[in-house]
Amino acid sequence: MLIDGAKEILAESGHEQFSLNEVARRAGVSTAAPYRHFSNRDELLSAVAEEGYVTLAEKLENTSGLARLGGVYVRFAHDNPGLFVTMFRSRPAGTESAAGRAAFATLLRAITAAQQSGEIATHASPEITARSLWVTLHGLAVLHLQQPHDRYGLGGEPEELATTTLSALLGLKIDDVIRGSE
Amino acid sequence: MLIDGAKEILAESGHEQFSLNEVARRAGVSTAAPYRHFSNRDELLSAVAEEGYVTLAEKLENTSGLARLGGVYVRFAHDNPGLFVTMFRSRPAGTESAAGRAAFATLLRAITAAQQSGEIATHASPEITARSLWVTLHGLAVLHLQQPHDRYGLGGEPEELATTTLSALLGLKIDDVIRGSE
DNA sequence: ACCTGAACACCGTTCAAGT
DNA sequence: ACCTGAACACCGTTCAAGT
Repeated sequence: MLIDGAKEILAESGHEQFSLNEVARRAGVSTAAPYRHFSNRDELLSAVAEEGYVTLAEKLENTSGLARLGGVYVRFAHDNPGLFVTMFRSRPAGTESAAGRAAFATLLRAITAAQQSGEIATHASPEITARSLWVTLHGLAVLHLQQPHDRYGLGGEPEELATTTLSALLGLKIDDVIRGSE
Repeated sequence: MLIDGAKEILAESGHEQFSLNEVARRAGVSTAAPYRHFSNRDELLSAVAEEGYVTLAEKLENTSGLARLGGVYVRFAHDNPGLFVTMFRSRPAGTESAAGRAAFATLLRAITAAQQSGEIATHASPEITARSLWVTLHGLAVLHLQQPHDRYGLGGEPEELATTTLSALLGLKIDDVIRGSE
């Protein structure tokens, strides 16, 4: 499967080093062969991204509690940096990701649940709250990936980073956040 | 100047399309010439990134109020997407950005000031608070750049996105955030 | 000190031709 | 329907040679 080969390369070499020719080489076919399955390099990467969104959405679906949700998001990026970057690379205009929408919908559901259970209390709508928390987790994930040497304290464990950051922003007591994640 | 040419290309074509050969072409020299000034493509991009950090730090330095600070950060990304991506691309291990540290220090100072003036009230340390807010603004900037068609409401004006997001997270009344940004 | 010209291995992509 | 082989324009990088 070309997509699996592409994922391997992303895991080993990262998004910047990804090469369609190497995918072909690994599959044991000529460099022209992938073009029978994908119209170009970008389409293959988009297919890879879709699978990434599905995996991430599954992980989020099985998680409750805001801090744990955040931990899952940042850990996914930590464990699959090449895939994560590929998922969130700038898309060609007009390209929609169905699985990406599904993943966000999962996050929205989880955050709405956290609001209803009283875990978090904000004046903003669930949509805006979810978007704001997503943005925060995403920034945390991205900067964590780029600061391998613990610059700015961003090199810690994904779960701890998520807890600390959410706690600082939402003004919750540390205990509340920890209790919400158990 | 090679760095200026590189910035032009980043502004016109973006980080993904950046080519060292084109920098040389634009400067009217052979493709080997840049190697007399930079040891490779990556070093030139790092030099470009440093200038970007200096520019961003200057803009932050001249801004007070948390919401306006956020607006400046997201607008910088909006107005200079290629440069912004270049600044925050994964660095070769062991590479430190002095100007990047300075930019963060500026953010830290501004946020400490906002805490002292009572604009924001959190239990966390200034460092953690600054890091958490940076992470949020960064995620907002990154996702804003990647969602040109207003998906998830991320396509709005940078200043409005910053205000809405900070307001939702910090649980401030909208009025407070707006007053802080004037 | 700085630049050129030519070369190398590598890319993404196309296309005629083969099965 | 799927793949190959060869070609194209493009990359980043090196290096001997020129001024």
